[in-house]
Amino acid sequence: MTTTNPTAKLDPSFYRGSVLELAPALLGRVLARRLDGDLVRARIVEVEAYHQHGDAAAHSFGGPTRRNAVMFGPAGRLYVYLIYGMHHCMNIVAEDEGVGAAVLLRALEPLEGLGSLRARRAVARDRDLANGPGKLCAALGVDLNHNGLDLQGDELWLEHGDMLSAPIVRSKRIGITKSVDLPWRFHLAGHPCVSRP
DNA sequence: TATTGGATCGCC
DNA sequence: GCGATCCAATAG
Repeated sequence: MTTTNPTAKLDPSFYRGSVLELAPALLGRVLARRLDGDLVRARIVEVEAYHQHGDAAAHSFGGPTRRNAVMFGPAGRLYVYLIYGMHHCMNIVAEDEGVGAAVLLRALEPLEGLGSLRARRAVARDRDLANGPGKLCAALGVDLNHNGLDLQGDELWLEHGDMLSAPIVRSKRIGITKSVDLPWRFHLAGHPCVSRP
């Protein structure tokens, strides 16, 4: 039997497939981040898929613009945007170049380097450090400067992670007003760090 | 050039 | 339940 090193960086080919396959495949993976000279690790526990075609809620729905340009670029990069004038959201770009598809990271379970996360967000419980799309960007110090960042670099990357034990739940996406019925949200069943049950 | 409203969060 | 606070997208 073969095993994969849990800290192995995910290969560029991992990101190139269908966004609806990539989204659930991201659950259980570990996001790693160099922050203040420390190594931060957090497990991905909740995501949502967005796609140019048939999904009016996607920023890429109307075709390329200045803001969404990264969504149409190569897979395996970060698409970061400002929402409600004050919060950031981060996405993993998927599919072929020229196609606007990405996976929104909605919640993480902090694993290592919690001091750097706590320094950016004052919360009573560690499970609340990154249990929302704006919260996780704040905790990780991710903002518009990281838009377009290549995940093969050494600032922020994804690792293979351990084998999943919890089942994956599929449901409707949160906080949108268009294409509200598409079941494109995925999260780890019963996980305490999910933004909403 | 002006107006509108959003893939949110935290406090009231 | 509601306001904060910016800017991309869309309309004029």
